[in-house]
Amino acid sequence: MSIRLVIADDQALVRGALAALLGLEPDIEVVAELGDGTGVAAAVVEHSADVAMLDVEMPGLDGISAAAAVRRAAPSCSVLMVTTFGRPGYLKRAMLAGASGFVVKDTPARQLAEAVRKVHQGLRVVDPALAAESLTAGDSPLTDREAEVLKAASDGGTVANIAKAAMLSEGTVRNYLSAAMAKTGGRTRAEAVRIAQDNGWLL
Amino acid sequence: MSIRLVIADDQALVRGALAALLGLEPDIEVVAELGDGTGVAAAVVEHSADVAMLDVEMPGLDGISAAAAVRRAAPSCSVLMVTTFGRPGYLKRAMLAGASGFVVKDTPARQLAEAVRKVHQGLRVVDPALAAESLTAGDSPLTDREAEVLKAASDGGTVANIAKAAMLSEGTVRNYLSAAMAKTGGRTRAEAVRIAQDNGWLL
DNA sequence: CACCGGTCATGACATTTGTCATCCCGCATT
DNA sequence: AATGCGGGATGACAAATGTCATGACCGGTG
Repeated sequence: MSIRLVIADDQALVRGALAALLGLEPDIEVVAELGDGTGVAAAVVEHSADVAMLDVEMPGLDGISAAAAVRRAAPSCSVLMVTTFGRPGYLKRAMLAGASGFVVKDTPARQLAEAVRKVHQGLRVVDPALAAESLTAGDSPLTDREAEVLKAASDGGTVANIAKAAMLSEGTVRNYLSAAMAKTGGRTRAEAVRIAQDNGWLL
Repeated sequence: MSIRLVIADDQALVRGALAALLGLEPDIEVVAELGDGTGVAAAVVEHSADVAMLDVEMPGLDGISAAAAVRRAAPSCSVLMVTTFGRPGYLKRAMLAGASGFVVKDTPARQLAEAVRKVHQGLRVVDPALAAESLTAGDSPLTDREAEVLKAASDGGTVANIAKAAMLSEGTVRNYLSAAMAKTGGRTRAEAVRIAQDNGWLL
């Protein structure tokens, strides 16, 4: 019996190519393709899928949240995360959300079908390079509010704007940004944002 | 006789899927796959390719420069740009560099092969939505140095660092950043960076 | 030639950031 | 009850940033 697969990726080209490629495998059947994360859990249930392949970066519901939703709605369905950027923080968060596998889009295409089969068998699949990086990188040092403020700062607004958006006093915002800069090692707010993003500490 | 195609994209997964997908077409033959832009022109010449499909964002040589290199080395080879982000500025720059087509990765997979055929016939293929956006967005208002300094600022360094990197005085850097902020409409340097990037004015 | 725009630079200035010390509160651990 | 930690806030101060006027040089263009 073939593996029933749901694919979610916001880039139609990638999604289509992936579906075509994996659909060629005799033991894999692509039962649904989604362009965002919102409908994934429902689609998994509707088609009684065995494996869900999710991109981390998606409009609507992000891949991590979507993974959690899938696990809640259909515990028998394994989740394989596929991502463009090898952000160490994503790996850990995806695992905590119940994902069984995590591969970057740099993976040779042939290994993909194999990864799908492995997670379906209940095995865990993790990109080795990324796993190593994840260990050295460690957890996010940021508290929830620090991450929140830093994320609010990520599109370049002023302290006043961030304060308004986060319902905080300007001084408090500066304190959080200062703390975030100290913890990330960045010298400016913008640098801190970049570092945190590269490590997958925001979202 | 089949169309000889060279594919360059930094994501192995995408590249492989694209190659597999297009290779299935009876009239298309994928003769080379590259992971960066540096070897594209050489590969085109070596395999006497008819069409080169290039990603804009690539390590090493970016897609725009690679397109120009291909046109120089092999004027008979058409270039089709494929990009993740629909940055209006990219479109214009790609066209100026000699590209015949420009599609985003949101394009339905089936239209891709058709796009390859069209550029091979000498036709131009442009994503309609992007073309419209490109018209309203207009050209980059930034001068070369302004863009250069803004780009140097894009990873969050201080004025002092940017000045050192660009071999300019700190005051000059501040002037350029100020001008860039005025032209982009951003209130802070970080916002100006974001706006310029979204419009494809950097690179 | 005179003019303009882009490049590079100074200096002065107002504003915004970043840093720090110091509070208060609530909550969990001990 | 005491301690520690995170959230939230204030105020003061130093450093960085953004703004503006001004001037010089150069290359193209009317």
